[in-house]
Amino acid sequence: MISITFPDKTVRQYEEGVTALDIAKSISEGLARNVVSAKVDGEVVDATRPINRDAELQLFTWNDNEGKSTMWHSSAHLMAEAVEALYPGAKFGIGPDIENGFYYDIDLGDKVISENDFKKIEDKMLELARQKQEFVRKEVSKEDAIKYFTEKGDEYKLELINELEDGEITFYESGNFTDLCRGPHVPNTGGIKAVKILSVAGAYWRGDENRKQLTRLYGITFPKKKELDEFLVRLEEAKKRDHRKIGKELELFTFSQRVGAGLPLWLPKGAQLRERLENFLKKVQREAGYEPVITPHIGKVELYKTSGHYDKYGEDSFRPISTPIEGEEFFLKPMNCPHHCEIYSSKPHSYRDLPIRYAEFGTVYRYEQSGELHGLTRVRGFTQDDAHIFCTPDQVKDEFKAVMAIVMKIFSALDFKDFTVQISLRDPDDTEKYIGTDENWEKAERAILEVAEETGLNTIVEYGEAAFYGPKMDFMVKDALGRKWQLGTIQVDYNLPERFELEYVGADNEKHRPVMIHRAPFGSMERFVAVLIEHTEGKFPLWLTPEQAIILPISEKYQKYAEKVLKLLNNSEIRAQIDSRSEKTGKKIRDAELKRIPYMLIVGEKEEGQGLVSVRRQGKGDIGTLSIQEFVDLINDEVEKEINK
RNA sequence: GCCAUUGUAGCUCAGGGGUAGAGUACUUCCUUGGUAAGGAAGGGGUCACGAGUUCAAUUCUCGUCAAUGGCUCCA
Repeated sequence: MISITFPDKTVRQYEEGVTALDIAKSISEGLARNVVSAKVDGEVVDATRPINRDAELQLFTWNDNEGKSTMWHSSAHLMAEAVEALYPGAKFGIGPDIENGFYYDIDLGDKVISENDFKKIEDKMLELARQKQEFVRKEVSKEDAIKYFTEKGDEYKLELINELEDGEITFYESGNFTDLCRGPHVPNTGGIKAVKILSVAGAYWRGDENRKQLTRLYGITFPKKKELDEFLVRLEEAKKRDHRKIGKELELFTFSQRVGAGLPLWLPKGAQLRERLENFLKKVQREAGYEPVITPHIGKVELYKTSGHYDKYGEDSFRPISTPIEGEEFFLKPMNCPHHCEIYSSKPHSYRDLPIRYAEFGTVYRYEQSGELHGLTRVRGFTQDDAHIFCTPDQVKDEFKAVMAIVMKIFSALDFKDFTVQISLRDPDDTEKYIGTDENWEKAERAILEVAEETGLNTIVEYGEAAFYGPKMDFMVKDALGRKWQLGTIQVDYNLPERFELEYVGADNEKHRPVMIHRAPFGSMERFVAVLIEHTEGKFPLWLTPEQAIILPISEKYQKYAEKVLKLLNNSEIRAQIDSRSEKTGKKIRDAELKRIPYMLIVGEKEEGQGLVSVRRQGKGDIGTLSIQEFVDLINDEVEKEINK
């Protein structure tokens, strides 16, 4: 007999060789039906694997993340089996489970799978699933494994096998499909009741763009049809928050084929929104001791040779701009730092001057690959809310802390709660590849970690992710569809001060190198606005939104009064307009709701007589009748609260 | 850049070898109304762009530009 310890610490005795599935059965038939895999002493394994010693056991069902993972991984095998049946001769790469479903990379030879083929693959999968094919695990010698896939002619699996040690190779068989796989898998395919192939894409074998591109099929499965339907509804809901869709609806920005891909055109309302964001940050920065500077959009090639950016940008970027002078070339600036370095070196500095903080909303141009462009989140021309702080090594910590305070103030004013903070440090085993002294690196890394600790933020520390020129901290958020984007960034830089030979005179009357901190709380205006749109569904905070209120006269008879109200609101710097169309109130309200205008002011006979407005809040409905001054106060209070949160 | 898909009215989309349609938006008229769509009439399209096949191309083929989902990349 062996002792099995459950998560609640109860212990039960079982025969040696018992499986997790048997154990589930001993608890209840229902549980046994739902068990997909189990964790035995910390390792997730098949529910059908015999347990031969005392162990801690946790059973997983579809409701556990591990259970979903098992189910989707098994579904990937099922999809491969279906594809193999429909496309004989297909070769298979890897097929893991992912956050929402699974994929399989397949070499179809000269065949092509397109969206029209999804249905028949789904049908085949369901047909195979209904056969309740059991997943059978087999330990295989390396020799036999190589033999099997050599006969099958699958060079991808052979490549994977060659990297494995003899004795650790396992195959899983389900129906007619045998795959190299570590497992675990569900007991059989019977639990897969609903199947959806989500998309098809090209994916380079092993992520290497010099190797063959395979066909990657994405899919997802569920134990109930209802859950699939709910998933698809959620997906549709998420698509409604897409900033590209809302940006068009609310007339914030557009693109033009003639202007070029990845070059956004900001429409009046979008420009207004962006300008308001900029002004907010400018005010915060002014208070924090930043000095605005302005630099040109181009710079001589020599500038970028000095900064070292030339090597990285030379080939794969916008071509240099030539002039009538032989050999003279300019680059569109891909970043602002070199220009700011030149501002710093325009005069000598004493340690008493530091820190110096130069801020600029600097527009930069980078030739991103055409396939990578994406709405406002990945563009070729964008504006960074850039600033460069020049300070002594001892000031790095305080400066870093002050920058973080700015980022937090912005996130708070915009109600951004869902973000992750990543601290990127040196690879401790390979300090050679970094520039700057060990002493300064240690000082800066310690400063960042301490600041993160003091601010109580949840952070992820990644070793080896630092830039070669210094450690950094990035603020990441997810968009509506769960894709991750980097917004704010704070980077310590020992490289550029070196390359530009920046100096200050210390208290010792000797020359010293300053440390440079690059920072952009928004990251870029484009990406930030995109993420803001998706987080708010276009319902921007009152202080930010282009139109705060719309006046809706009940009929044309009250147009005069509406204009009077508008004037009073404008005098109080409230952004409002009048809907003068000869439409019914219901229609005007509907249109204003869809345009996400926060306040609707209905005016008719009743209001005109007493100098009132009837107020409706977007998404909430009627909130009663107020005097104009009361409404102004309401708006001002709300704005005040939002900004000083 | 690569793989797949797509491009028809301002927007959302239908159609299809014989030069185009709906809803909505817009204009005008009727209606003058009380918290999510009142009614009628009208204007609006080089069917992304270029070439080829054809008696005839918006429709088929190829190329270009652009978009969408991924891969690679992201200083």
